[in-house]
Amino acid sequence: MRRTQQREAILGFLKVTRAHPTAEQTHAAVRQGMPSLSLGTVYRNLGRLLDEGLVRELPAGPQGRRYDAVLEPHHHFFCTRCGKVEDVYPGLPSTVKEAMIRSIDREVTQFRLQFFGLCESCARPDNQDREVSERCQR
Amino acid sequence: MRRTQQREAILGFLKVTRAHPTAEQTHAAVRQGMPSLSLGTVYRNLGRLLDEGLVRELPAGPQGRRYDAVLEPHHHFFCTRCGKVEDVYPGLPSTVKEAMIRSIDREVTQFRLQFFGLCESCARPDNQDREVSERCQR
DNA sequence: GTGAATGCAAAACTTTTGCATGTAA
DNA sequence: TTACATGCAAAAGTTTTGCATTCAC
Repeated sequence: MRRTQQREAILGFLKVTRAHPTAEQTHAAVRQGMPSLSLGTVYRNLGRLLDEGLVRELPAGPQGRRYDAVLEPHHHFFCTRCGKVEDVYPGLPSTVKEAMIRSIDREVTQFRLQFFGLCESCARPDNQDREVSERCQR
Repeated sequence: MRRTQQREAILGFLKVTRAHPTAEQTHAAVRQGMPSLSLGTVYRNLGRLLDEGLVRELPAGPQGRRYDAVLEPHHHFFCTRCGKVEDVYPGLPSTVKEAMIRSIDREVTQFRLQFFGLCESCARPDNQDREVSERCQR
């Protein structure tokens, strides 16, 4: 895979952010330091990096699919109200994990835990009636 | 929520199928017995049934978001080659599950396990070079 | 030099929405 | 009777693609 400035910038951004950005958000962020970057290039690179296993794709929420390239093993918490995705580190003994994978009797290359609920901001009583856009970073 | 023929038919279909259909596939299937059913109505009902917790949404694969309404607790295996989704029943002691949920320190309303790999059909050596569409039910 | 990658813009898909009409309660 | 749901079609939003040009190797 050829090392282009665009690819390095996109991957670099996804490696450090913890925001699980969409393609659009990635484009907006990386473009700050590279104004000519096109959205098409972001999509093509996300596809390429996904193939190479350098990037992970998360379920499409209200704003579309989300991505991250954080290598450290972690799982995800999805806010069902605002769509935000947070990293979580649930305790799961590796023996249990391995037994679980063995029990489904398939060739598993990846394993994920997903938790759903309200994020801290959406759960706060004084925020119940405010629009998501007014109070929540997504 | 009003009980319409369309809503009953859509929910009924999602309760019995194990194919985790997309909105489009659901439309095609339910339409067989109700030719006037529109795709817009399928989307509106999926949204409504999702709000009521009667239907679950799965991550968008290559063909878009997928749905199921199977009540029995189960988790999912995603084929990374053809996009098929299969139900799996991994062994996970409830004490471990509860400890895991407690460990992330958030209000969790739902918890899912997702496994990724190649499905039986995509993993078969003689299928390696054939197009996905030629050999795989999605 | 050459093939892979990019920018741009159009096209293809997926999902949502407005509005007139139909229908369950 | 009336508010909710539907069908249709247009609009909005997301993702992919064709093509000429640029750039990494």
